[in-house]
Amino acid sequence: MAAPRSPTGRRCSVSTATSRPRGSSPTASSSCSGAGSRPPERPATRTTDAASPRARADEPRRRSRSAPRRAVAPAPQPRPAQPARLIQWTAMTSNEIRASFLEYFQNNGHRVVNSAPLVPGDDPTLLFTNAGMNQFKDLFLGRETRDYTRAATSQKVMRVSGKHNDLDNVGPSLRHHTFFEMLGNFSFGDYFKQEAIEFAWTLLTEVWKMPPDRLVVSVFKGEHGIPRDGEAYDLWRRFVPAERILELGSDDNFWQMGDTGPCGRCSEIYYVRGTGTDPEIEIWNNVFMEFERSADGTLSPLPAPSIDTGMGLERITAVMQRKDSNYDTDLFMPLLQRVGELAGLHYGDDPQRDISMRVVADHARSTTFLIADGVIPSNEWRGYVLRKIMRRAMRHGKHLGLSQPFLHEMVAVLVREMGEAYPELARNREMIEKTIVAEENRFDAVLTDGLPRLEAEIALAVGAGRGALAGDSAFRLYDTFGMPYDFIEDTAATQGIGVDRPGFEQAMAAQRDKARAGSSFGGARKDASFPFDAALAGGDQFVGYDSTTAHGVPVIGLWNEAREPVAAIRAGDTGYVALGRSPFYLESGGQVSDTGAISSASAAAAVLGLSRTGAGMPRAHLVRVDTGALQPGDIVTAEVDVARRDATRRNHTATHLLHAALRQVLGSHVKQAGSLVAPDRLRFDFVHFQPLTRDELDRLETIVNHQVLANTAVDTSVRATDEAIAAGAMALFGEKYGDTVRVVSVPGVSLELCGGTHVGATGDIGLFAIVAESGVAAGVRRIEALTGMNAVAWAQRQRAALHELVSALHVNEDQAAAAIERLVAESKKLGREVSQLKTRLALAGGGSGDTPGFDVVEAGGLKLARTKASGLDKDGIRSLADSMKAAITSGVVLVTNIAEDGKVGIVVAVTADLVKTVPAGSLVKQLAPIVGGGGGGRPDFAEAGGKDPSKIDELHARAPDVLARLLGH
RNA sequence: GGGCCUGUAGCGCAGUUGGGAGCGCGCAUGAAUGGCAUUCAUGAGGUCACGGGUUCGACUCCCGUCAGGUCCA
Repeated sequence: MAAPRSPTGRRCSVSTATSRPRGSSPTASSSCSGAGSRPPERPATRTTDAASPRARADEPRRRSRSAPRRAVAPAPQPRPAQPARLIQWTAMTSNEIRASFLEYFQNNGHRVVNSAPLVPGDDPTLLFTNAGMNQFKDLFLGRETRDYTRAATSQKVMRVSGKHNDLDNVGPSLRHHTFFEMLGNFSFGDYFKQEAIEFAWTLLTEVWKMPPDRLVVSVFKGEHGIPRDGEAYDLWRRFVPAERILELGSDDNFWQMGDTGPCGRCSEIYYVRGTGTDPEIEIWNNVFMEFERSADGTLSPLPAPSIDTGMGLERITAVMQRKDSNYDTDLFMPLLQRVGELAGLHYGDDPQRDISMRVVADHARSTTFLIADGVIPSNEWRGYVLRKIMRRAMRHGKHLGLSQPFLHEMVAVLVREMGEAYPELARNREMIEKTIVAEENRFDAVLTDGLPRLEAEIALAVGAGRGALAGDSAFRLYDTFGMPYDFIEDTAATQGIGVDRPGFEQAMAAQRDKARAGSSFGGARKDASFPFDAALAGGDQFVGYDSTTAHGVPVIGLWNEAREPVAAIRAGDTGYVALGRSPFYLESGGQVSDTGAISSASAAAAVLGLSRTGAGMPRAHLVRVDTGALQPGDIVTAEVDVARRDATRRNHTATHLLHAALRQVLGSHVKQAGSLVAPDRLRFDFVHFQPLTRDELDRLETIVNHQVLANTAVDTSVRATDEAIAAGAMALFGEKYGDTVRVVSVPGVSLELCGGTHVGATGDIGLFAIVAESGVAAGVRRIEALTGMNAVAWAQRQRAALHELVSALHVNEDQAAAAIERLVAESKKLGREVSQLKTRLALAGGGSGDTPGFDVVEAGGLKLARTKASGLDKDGIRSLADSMKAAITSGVVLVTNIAEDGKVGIVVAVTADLVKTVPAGSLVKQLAPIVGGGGGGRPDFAEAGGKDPSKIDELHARAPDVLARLLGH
């Protein structure tokens, strides 16, 4: 993609600087612009490189990678002259650079498009937006058209996964970030190489006044059968002398979106600062998209060649502000200062602490922007990546001595510094801060919970005399209990031992393989996509806001169930239909699709649902044809199921009222996190950090019903997006809005950007009832509610249930709960009494004929007390046995019981003085088989069970012999 | 999506070959006491997350579900 690549391969070793020729960069100690790697036989006096870039372009790859630093020796300049000229270009602030970039391209006919959210709404395979062109993908592919062909953006971008994963570099590195802003200009079949190169050069040298002789460019040298980009070379030659045009291979100067699809050669621009850790630095990549690669690898020209460029704001700001490190720019210094304040430190004083401060600064940006786009820290997918970033920041905060929650303090700085360019920060500030605090506390809890386990493991290792904590122990603490590795290591170090890192890594690799194997393409992708059809690229017209029926509508496309184009769908078949106009709502913003019917003079079909086909393409109606056949060109009537639609409208407007009520009752951190608007119910997920109380739910219900009674007319209008948001309209997370949006308002109550269908006035909603509140994920709650007749039916069901209850209890409604409590308490008490009485009866030998007290016989010289009981529960048998034990003072007790279910229970108890001679368990094990069971227990008390009550007499009869034999008699 | 851990009294937790469900704090009642986190006695409070299974018997073993934690993707 058009990203400035991290030129890690271009680092120069300081030691080579000694052979630096005169006339090259004057900063000796760390310069990489010297010709240190130049073969010694090259004439050292040449100030422009002896080998022309073109000649070197044929050298092996490794050589050409290092080419920039050799080719970029600036024109010979007496030492004093350089600073003087550098002063000419002004040091703009980052905000000015961003604004100036967009303004420049706007003045050159580009539409300035807002940054897409970091969460790609329409690409579930992409974790986060990772390039400026993401939101334009369909335009490049020709699958979508918009009312502009030139665009410029400052795009929020994350690099934390996949092949661009900078997470671990952040901190030690001076130029890696997890979050950054990508400035880019784009042409969709409009201008091509010539203009792109002119724009880039003019912006850099004339608008921003960068010294031209510090700029070096590269073009594609020709490789793998793809010809050299001579055109770009010639275009650059108009501005740049040949010795500062490099020709590089496909790793640097060929770009492709994937294995197939649009691709093209590209051209990079480098700035030579000659000092610092990155003496020369790639600042801008211009991709010339002109080929399409097919599956067999061949390239064919694209009908409309396009431009995609990318320039990292952090890097260009560092260059413009003449800093060696991105972190020294005004994008990061305010954050670093704030961390310093909180920790009582100063950035730059201590290299080790500087690393931690950079981590906190960088991660605070990612965290804030991700949460502002609707990501909530959690244990899976996007939320997990966010949590990882946050916890890494927190660990580094600890290294800086910050023991209290601190990360949320960074939000204020970002709102202040970047709030103008990204209004979503200020809009969601409270929610962001609360989310961060919640996560900081949670992480504390995890560490506190795990610490005892960790200490136990360490003590074990120390006790065993090992010098290190075993890798698998450490991994278990990490994997299962969330102990960060460095935390484990630090804690172990306090006890003077280390951690077996290789063992840890090995366990980690095993776990990774397992996860990967498990998740590999489980069900493939079942829902095939619709084939792109240029003839349908105009899309269709949605007329469903104004009516639910459309007459005289042409059929413009047909597909079968497998989504392949067909010439007709016949009676009995199911397939998809595209119409020129449609009143059918296609699922969006949580609202489900309509159902209904399509009919023509000769055919009738039921519409079962709708599917999206592609950006700019018409909706597909899933139909089952009942009579006749549908064919292209048929003129049909499309009719939405009105009752279903009306029920859905009630729920949708009620959802907006609920959203507004939630913010009123709980606070403005409440933010929609998901929504389902169906005809039979509504479900609303939102950011909130604790369960709602009964009282809160009641208040919500009351407020919404008040709004219903007010019967306010619902207003919908189409407005400019910026204006609507400025007016305070609630925008959704992760939604990509166009320049204009539909705004739905209940005046004075609710204002939301929404494409859904709504009632005419709030009174149409009827009764509103909340039926459930639950948790979805940490920090997200869910409310389910009903409206209209669904709510009435629900209320009636509730009343019926209550009615059954009170009629069974023979009390008034308001006494029902008390009555039940009383009954439960009474039944418990009675149960207890009954069981006690049964035991006493059994012991006293009275009452029911089966419980004749107990007799005592002698067996093997010991007293054996026996009794047969019935109907006792476990506790009863036990206390009976205890009583008997007490009665005989020394001896063995045998109790049998026939339970209510007919099973036999046996208890053998032995007085304390005999437990050594007669283990109760041994005796019961021998007796139980007589009644068809088994058993066991402790020496003083054993239990067994059996199935055959008819053998109880036999058991009692044989017991003395068994006991005697056990005693060896 | 794939692992691992956890779910026991209002709260925090223990419960090892499957055989009487416990501890601390809190709560109630009674008594003693001039302090520092008073002391003593008595008591109430449990569908051992839920549902199946194995077993004479399951908090304990097996399977599934749900919830929370955590790691990997």
